[in-house]
Amino acid sequence: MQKEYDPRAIETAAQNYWEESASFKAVEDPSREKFYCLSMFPYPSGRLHMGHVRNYTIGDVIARYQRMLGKNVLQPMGWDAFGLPAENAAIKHGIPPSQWTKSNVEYMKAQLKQLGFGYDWDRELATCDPDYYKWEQWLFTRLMEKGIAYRATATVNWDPVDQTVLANEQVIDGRGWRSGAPVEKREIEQWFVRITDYAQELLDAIDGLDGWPEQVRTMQRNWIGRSEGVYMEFGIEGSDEKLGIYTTRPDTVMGVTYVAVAAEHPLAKQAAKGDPDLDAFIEECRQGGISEAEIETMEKKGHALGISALHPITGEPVPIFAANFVLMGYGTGAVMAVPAHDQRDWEFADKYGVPKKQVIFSVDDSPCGIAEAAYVEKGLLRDSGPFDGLSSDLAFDAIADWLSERGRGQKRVNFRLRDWGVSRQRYWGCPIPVVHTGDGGIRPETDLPVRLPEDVVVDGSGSPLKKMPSFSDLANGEIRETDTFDTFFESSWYYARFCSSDCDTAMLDERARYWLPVDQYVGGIEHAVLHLLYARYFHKLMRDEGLVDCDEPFSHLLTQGMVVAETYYREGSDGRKHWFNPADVDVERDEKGRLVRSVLREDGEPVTFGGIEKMSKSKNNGVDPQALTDRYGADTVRLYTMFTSPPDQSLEWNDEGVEGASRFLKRLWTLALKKGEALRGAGDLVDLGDSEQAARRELHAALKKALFDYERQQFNTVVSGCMTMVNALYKLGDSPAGLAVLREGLSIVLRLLGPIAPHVTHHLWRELMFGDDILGSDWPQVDEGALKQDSIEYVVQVNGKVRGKVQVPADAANDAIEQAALANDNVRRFIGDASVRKIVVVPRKLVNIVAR
RNA sequence: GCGCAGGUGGCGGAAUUGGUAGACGCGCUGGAUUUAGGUUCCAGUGGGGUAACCUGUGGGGGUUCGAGUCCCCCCCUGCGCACCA
Repeated sequence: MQKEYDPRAIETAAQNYWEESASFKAVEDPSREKFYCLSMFPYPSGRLHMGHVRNYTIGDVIARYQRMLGKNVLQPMGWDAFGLPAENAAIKHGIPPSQWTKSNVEYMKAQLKQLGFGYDWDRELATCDPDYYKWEQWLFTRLMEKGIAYRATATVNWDPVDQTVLANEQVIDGRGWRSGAPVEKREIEQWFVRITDYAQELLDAIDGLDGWPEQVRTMQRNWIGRSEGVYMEFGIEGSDEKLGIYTTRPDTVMGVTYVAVAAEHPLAKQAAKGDPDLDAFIEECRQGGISEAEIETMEKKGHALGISALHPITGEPVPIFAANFVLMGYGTGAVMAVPAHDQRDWEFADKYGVPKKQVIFSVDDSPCGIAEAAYVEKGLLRDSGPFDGLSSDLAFDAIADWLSERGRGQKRVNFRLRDWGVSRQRYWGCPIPVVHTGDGGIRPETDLPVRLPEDVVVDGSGSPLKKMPSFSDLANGEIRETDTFDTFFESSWYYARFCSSDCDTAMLDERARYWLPVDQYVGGIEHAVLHLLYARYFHKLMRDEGLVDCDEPFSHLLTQGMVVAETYYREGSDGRKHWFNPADVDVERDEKGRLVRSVLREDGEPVTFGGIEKMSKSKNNGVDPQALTDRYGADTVRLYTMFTSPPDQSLEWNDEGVEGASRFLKRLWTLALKKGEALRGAGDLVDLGDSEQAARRELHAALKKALFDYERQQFNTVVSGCMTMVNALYKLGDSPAGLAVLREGLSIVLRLLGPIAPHVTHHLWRELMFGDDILGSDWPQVDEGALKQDSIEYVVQVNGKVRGKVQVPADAANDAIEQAALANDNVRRFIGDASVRKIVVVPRKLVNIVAR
């Protein structure tokens, strides 16, 4: 009797084998085709969650697949170790962020190893290591010298009680998450890098990223947001100053009935001096956070300044409003408003009684209905003085030229993309390597790295660095910068450092030229713009330093979906929802399998289904991968996550589905070992009977599909193909021919499944004496001969509906196929008295008879 | 508010890209094995209908011999929005 499938034993053995054989150590070898496969490195939050497991399984499957194809594969892993949660943990538990982070790294690394991911651990890095961040500090000093890094004011969320800057995440309903105090906007000096200098290149290069999902390319294009418009200057009544604005619709300028400026605009501040109401309004605008989603969804409010702007063409005065939706930091801090032709302006004008002046009319004279809503289409100009009768497109040029000739404006290309603010007023990050000299100047630090002190007390009231003279106070009255970098700074170049992680003389060395670009990058769709755009930018900065010689960091991108699960709750007497973990809930179903009731196992009382949500602590619907791995083994967890959804869609967790994955591996185990002895004596693939030939045909058809699915990264159907093969192999008899097909089939299934369930396939490969190491085997190939068929079944449709099936010799001509279709009794019944108008034959598939 | 996705049985999903809708798995139903539970194995399973057949891919319209797939309008859900990572 053969052993039962015991994942624990075989998984440990396989992992030890890989470690002893250094199976995943990557060595540069210019004679071989390289493949750099990278999954987004984790933030060391404590334990792996299901999102990590999914991400890293997808990456590992791709890495192992490419290796099976014969490529020289690099797959490294590291830690995105700086960030806010470490400071929060420090406040909560009194542990220094470094200590908390390092112990999390240790635990999570053991978890990754237990899941059998084939990483080259020799290249491991953590962004909080001075050997790592030294080099981004160095690059930043280069950017300062080049003028790419600069200082400017920027708006932050300010908690007036805790006296600290808050991240958007820490602002809940306009209040600080700890203090509960209403958050205010505050302007402070920060470091920026000129990503806008690279906006055009970042935009143009998207066209070449054909290994990226179209969705992500579109999002990046829209984020960069190139527009062609006109910059123009309004006069200000009773002043020599000008008010600059940018518009993409200069054709509507004759319809401007007011101008809106940010509440913090100097004009607004000036006007508020004699106007307590306006002053109160400006104060009100200071309330609330800085996130665009918040600003764009809040009620649009404004307040007249009592002064007028002078129209750049007519010279007529229009009122200036301060408005809460215009932000000082973006563009000029002022916008022209055309209520008749912009919906937001229309609503604002309606609310504050500003007139709407229609200047664009439909080409065919159909009504534009500006009484109900703005008319935003292009059209013909009227009531537009010298521009009457022009189309919107012609008016664009005419108005731009008119303004340009008089020095009041000109055409301008504008980007929605803003320069990257990299300063953070936080402790657990990379120190910005800058010194404030005594005379108010600034110089880059020359002695790198600037080390972050790790023996600190974090209490939640601002950065501890500000309270550490030993860090900030230098000789000669100089003061060290206490802001740290945005953690996106570290994550923008780690992919490159993996190539040269032990290099202590430069940021990167020649090994980066061998491995880069990353051939396959895998990570969550939530990074579609920010991280992936910053990394593209950073790559170009490194290129311009001569550190890398390609233009883009990631040639192929796979964005995986979220892991979601059911939620259940009960409402307490105070109206608060109490969430229960789905593992503690029993569901009752009717005879058709429909869910009728769910109860808490503990007390048998009903709980309410709260929908399917992303796994999270707050909804208590997380599944701990550790518990699952302990129970089922890594292979089952990996197989389940690959099988249950395509990688780029969300994965809905289902405990019974895990059982199914485990059951399949047991079936494979049993199939392989039950006949293990007999298989060694299996004959060659000769003298196959009809059933063996049919089984082989099924096997190779499934293989063909699986190879196609591997190539397009649709791993869920690779797994179902393997299941289909195993089902077919179970039906084979014990004849020499049957055993021969079984042996062939097992060797195919094991290799196809190898990247997905590496431990059990490693074990069975050796057990069946196919070889010592499945990693070194050849990738399976389709035997086209096995797919040949003497006759083909055609579906016969009459007027598009299936009415019969006919067997036709594989080499039959269309005439013969048509005759066979027309001869079918049921087909004739449906044609009846109608006359056949047309017959469509789709080769090897279908006949459609059109009869009317 | 803006940008991007997605919507197919009770559930996850498949459909080689305009050609038999529902592969594979879960669940459910029936049966076999088992003292029993579990495991394992066999069969069935979109809905309606005894059947022939009818019907069915979020809703409505269109193109086509043929539409889940292409076009137009609408509804719903998710993700991102620059200081979460």
